[in-house]
Amino acid sequence: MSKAADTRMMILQKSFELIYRKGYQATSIDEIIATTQVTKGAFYYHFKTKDDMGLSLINEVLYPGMYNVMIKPLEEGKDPVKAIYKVMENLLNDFVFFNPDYGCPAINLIEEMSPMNATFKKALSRLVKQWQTAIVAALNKGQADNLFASTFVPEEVAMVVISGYGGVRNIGKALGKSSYKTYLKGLKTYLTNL
Amino acid sequence: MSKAADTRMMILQKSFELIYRKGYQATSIDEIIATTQVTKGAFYYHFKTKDDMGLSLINEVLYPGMYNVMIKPLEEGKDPVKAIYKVMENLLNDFVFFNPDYGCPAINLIEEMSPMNATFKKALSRLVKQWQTAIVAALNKGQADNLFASTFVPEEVAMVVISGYGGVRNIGKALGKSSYKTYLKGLKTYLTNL
DNA sequence: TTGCCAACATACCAATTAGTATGTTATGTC
DNA sequence: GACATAACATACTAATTGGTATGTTGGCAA
Repeated sequence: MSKAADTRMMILQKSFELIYRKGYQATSIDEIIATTQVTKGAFYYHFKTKDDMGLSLINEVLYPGMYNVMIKPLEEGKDPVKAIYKVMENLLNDFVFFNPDYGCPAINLIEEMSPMNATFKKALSRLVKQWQTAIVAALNKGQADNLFASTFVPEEVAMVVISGYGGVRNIGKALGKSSYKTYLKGLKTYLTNL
Repeated sequence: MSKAADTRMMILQKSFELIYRKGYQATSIDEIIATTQVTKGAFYYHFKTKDDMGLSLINEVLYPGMYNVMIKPLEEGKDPVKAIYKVMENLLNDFVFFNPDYGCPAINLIEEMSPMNATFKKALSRLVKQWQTAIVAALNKGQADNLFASTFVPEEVAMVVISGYGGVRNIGKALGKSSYKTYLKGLKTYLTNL
């Protein structure tokens, strides 16, 4: 990677950390250039505007990261119930950027930016749709193997699962990590009873 | 109500609308006084700071409103499954301040303000806990009547329900109202299978 | 070695922010 | 009807915001 590309990626990553903890609008360019030790001229050489940086961040940092953790394991896993639960457990336990106090980077951005900026909304809804599709596909596979009861509708189950994740990430901000544990138990019962 | 109290409440209500659509930090005092037609002097006569207004808003507007819709019906209802579903249906369909684009006022504030301000966090977590307690109580009542299976743990079910609500409110911002419908169907199946 | 341009650096700017200082006016009490 | 105070109104400020205009420098091709 060239030095310029390094600088650009470094700005994106540090911005990601800041925005994760403070929110997009509350994170100023001045703060970004202060923590990156990059001057304003350099910042605006790499990015046309703040929003240009934000979009790049979604597509080049957030999206690939989410894909590896949320989608890839579902495509590879055999038992969909186990795969879905495992993904959720990983999301709620293992990651540096998944502090209960600060929630989920993707959920945060959806919350804050979807109503404010149509371009952000589009980029973020693409992410949600991909996860949705991956979960539905996994469930369909399980249904073909006659793993589930007849009342079962994959799209509805997927929506309950996805919503549960987004919600517990939100509740966790108010009530702390114990919410995660309780939710995971409830999810397990839900999934195994399908 | 005295005229001064009227002014105060009017400021709180209009601020609530603005903050609901734009977020707390993105809503400026200047914008509030512009839409309320109240001068800056009047605003700062009624509220010490912006945060003072925000807290008052949570306790005097948000909290009573939520209580009536989210908690009261649960205390009064007979069948907990029906009561919980009905509350959720109301939350996702009926209200002016519940536009899919803008999400849920309470969830929005938890998302934005919990990590930023401990006082906000406390006021908001009180709200979540109350809902949680009301749902658990309703479920316990149903369990006493032998309505549910033995694997059933009220706290875990409550967490799945609450998280589902918060999450679908988030997803709805990205994917629109159709998410609500799908979620409600999934929730109904979940609840009736308990 | 020279010329050129990518990759930065510095110094600024107008607009907006929360908040304050210092007014004026309405209203209830005696 | 005087007077005190509650309830506002006006004009300001320092700090911060995203963005720009105008520099400088390092490395590579000719």
